[in-house]
Amino acid sequence: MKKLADIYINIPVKTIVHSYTYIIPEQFSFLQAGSRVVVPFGARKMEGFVVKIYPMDEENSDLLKEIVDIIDTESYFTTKIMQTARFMAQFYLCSLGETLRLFIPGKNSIKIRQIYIVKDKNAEISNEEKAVYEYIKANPECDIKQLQAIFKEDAEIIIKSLQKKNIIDSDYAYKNRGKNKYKTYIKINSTVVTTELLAAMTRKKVQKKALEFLGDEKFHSIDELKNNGFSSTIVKALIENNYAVAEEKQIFRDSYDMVRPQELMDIELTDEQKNVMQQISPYIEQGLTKMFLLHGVTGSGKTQIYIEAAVKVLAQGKQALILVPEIVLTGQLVVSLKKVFADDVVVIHSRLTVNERNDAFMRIRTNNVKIIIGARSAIFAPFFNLGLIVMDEEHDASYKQDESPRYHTRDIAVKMAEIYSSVLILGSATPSIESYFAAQNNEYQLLEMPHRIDNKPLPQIRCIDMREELHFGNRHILSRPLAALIEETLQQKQQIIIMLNRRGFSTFVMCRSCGLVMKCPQCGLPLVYHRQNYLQCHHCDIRLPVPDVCPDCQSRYIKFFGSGTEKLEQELTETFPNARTIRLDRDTTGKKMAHQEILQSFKAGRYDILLGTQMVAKGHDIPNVTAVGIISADASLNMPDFRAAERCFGLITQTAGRAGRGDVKGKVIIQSYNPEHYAVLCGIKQDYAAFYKQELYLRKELFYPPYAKLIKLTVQDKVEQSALDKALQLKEKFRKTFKDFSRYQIIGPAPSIIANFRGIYRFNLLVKTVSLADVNAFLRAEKIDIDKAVKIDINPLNTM
DNA sequence: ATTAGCTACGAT
DNA sequence: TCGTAGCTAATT
Repeated sequence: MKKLADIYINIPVKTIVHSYTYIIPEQFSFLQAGSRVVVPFGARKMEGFVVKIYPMDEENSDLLKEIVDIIDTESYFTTKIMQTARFMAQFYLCSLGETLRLFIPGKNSIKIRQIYIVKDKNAEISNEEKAVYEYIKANPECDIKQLQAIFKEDAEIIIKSLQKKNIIDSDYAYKNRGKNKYKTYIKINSTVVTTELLAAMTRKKVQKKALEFLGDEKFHSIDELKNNGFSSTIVKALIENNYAVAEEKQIFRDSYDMVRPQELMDIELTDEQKNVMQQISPYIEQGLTKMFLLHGVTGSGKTQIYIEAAVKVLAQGKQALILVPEIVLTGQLVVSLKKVFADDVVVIHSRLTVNERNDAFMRIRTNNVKIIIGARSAIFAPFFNLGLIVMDEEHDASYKQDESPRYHTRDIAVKMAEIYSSVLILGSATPSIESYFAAQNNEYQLLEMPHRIDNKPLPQIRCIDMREELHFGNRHILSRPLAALIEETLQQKQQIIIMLNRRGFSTFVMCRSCGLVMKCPQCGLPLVYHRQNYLQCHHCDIRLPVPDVCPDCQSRYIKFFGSGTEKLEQELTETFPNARTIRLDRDTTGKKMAHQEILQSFKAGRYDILLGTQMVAKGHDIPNVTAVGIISADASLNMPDFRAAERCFGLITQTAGRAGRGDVKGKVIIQSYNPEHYAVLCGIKQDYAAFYKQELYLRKELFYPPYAKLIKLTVQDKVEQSALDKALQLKEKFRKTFKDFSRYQIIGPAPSIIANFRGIYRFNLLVKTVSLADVNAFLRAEKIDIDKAVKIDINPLNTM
C-alpha cells in the first residue's frame, strides 16, 4: 500500500505555516521522516522536508501530488534536530520549514531553475522567433539566463509569445548545491604482490620501487606518491597490472588546515579553576542535563575551563560545541584547542563557502570530528552525540539573529542541553542580567572565578570628566591625562589600546546656516563622514558624495561634527608622530582575514597603539598591553534603550580587561560625560555585583527583563496612517485580552528607529509580559504569526 | 517566493 | 472590446 508524507516546503515566508501532503511513489517507499525531497508546489518544483509518514487513506488521495525526487536516501534531520526545530517554530512563531532550513548548509540543498523545452517540434515559426526556438530545441536544459545572454532583451518577449502559442513549455531542473570532493588513494594488492613477485621484478624498476614504498599495506594518496617521485603513469601501471587497488575517498575542505597543532603544555589549574571543574565534571561524566553560568573576571582563565570540560566530554566519547560571538574570535581559540585536540577540531561560521560547510557538517554527522567551534550558526550542526555546549561571552549581542527567525542562540542552547542531555556552560566576565538572575534563582548553577590567573591584579582605572577638560580649553578627543598615559607607556615600550565605539571620521554632518543634518535617503539616519571623502549610512551602508553646498539653503557652510575612529587616528598620529598606530574597525577589516592580521601584527609588536571600535575589546590576550583608553563608553547611555546601562558597563569592563594581562599592572583611563552614572561608577570599580544590584532594582521598577519578557511587534505598511492604525488596533485587542496591567503591558506604537525605509513605514509595539506563552497564544489566535505586515521579535535585544 | 488568475482602466 | 498593469490568493 502506498504511503503519504507531510512535508514542509523550504520557503522563508511566514504566511506558509503548515505542512502539505504528498503521495510517496513506490520507488521511494523507503523514505523516512527527516528526509529532504523535491515536490511540485504550485507551478514550480521546490525542496521539501518530510516530517511525518503514514498509510494512505483512499478517499481524497486523488487530490494529492506525488513526490518527484529525493535528495537523501536516508533521513537528513535527526530526531533531535526535529525536536530543536519544532521548539524554535513554536517559540519564535514561525513555520517549521523556516527553522528546519537553518540546519542545512546554505539553507537550500538544491538549486532549482526554470528551463524551457520544445513542445511542438514541427511548428511553423516566424523569422524573428526562429533563432530562439532553434536554440531551445538544441539545448534541452537552457534557462532564461542563457537565453538572455544570447538574445538580450528580446528573449523574454519571444519566450512568452512561444509559450502562448503552445510551442514551448517550461519545466524545472535542479541539482545538488554541495559538491563532495574526492581524492584517489591506492593500496598495495598483497594477494598479487608477493615477495617472490617482487624479487622476480627485474624489468619494471620504478614500479618495483613504488611497491616497496607502498609496503605498509595502508592507503596512500596519489599526491603523496607524486611527492616521492612516482608519476601518474606509474600509478596507472600499478593499477592496470593489479599490483595496487585504488579507492576514492571523500576529503574534507578545511580553511583552518594551516593552523597546525603545537606542542602541548601541561597547564596546572588554579584552585579556582579546579573548584569549578569539580562542580562541572560529575554532570559530564553522568551525561546529565545541566546549565552553568561561569562568571569569571577578564583574565581568570575561562578558556582553560572550556578545554578541560571538552577533554572530559571527549573521554565520554561525545562531541563538544564551543560557541563564540564572532568569526574573528575563533582564530585564537582554534589555536588553543588544536594544541590539545589536533585534527579533532572543526570550525564553522557564516563566511565558510557552502562546500566547506557541507564538509564540516558531514564530519560532525559521522562523528569524524569531536570539537566544533563556531559562531551562532554552528548550533545548527548535525551533532552525532553532543555532550557539551559552551557559550563564550554569553552576554554578546551577536548571539541574536537579526532577521527572521529572530532567534537567540542562548534560548536554543538551553533547549538543546535538555534535548541532548548535555552540559551547557555560559561564560562571561559581564553576564547578561537575565542569565545572572537565572543563576540567582538556581535555574543555572553559578560558578564564580573572581581572581585573575597568578593573582595578577585587575587594572587600575581612572575616570576623566570630559566636561572639565572642556573647561580647561581642551577640545581634543584625548584628555590630557590620557595623552600623558599614552606618552608614558610609549616611553616604556609597552602597548596601548584605545577604544572609540564609532567608526568613520565625524558622526554627523550639518549645515551651519540652516541646521540641516545630512540624512540617509533610504532610512533617514544621520550620515557619517569618512576621510576618503564620502558620506556613509551606517545602517544600510550606502555611500554618497559629500555635497559642496547645502541641498536646502545652498550655503557653503557645511561642517562635520562628532568624532569617530578615523578622527581619533588622525589626532593620535599628530600628537604622537613617532608612535606606530593601527586602526581596527569594520572599514579596515574588509577582507576575510584582515582582522586576524591586524591583531597578529599588533601582538607581535609591530605597532604601539591599537585603536578601534568595540572590536578591540573582545577576547584577545596581548601581554604587552599595559594601558587602555576608553573614549566613549558612555555615549550609549543617551540612547532610549533599557539595556543602555548594561551595554555601557559591559563595554567598560571588557575593554579595561585588555590591560595588564602580562607582568605589569594595567592602567585604564575612561573619558566620560556621565561620570556619576552608576554604569560608569561600577565599571571603574569593576564591580559586577554592585552594578547588577542597581540595574536589577531599576528593571523591577520599570517591569523590564528579567522580571518581564519582551516581544517587539513591528507593524509595516506603505501608507503611514495604515501602519499606525493597524498598530493601534492591535494594541486595543491586546488590552482587551490582557487586563492585568501588573502582568501584561503594551507600549507604543512608536515610530521605528528606521521609521521609513524604502517607502515602508514602521511602528513598534513593545509587549511586556510575565508569560511568553500567553502572548504567544494571543498572537496565534489573532493570526499575527501569519500576517506579513507584522514582524515578531521574541526577546528583542533593542526596543526601537 | 512565485505565479496563476482576476479586476480595473486605457487604448483601439 | 481587447490588452495589460497591478493586485490577490493559493501553492497538497
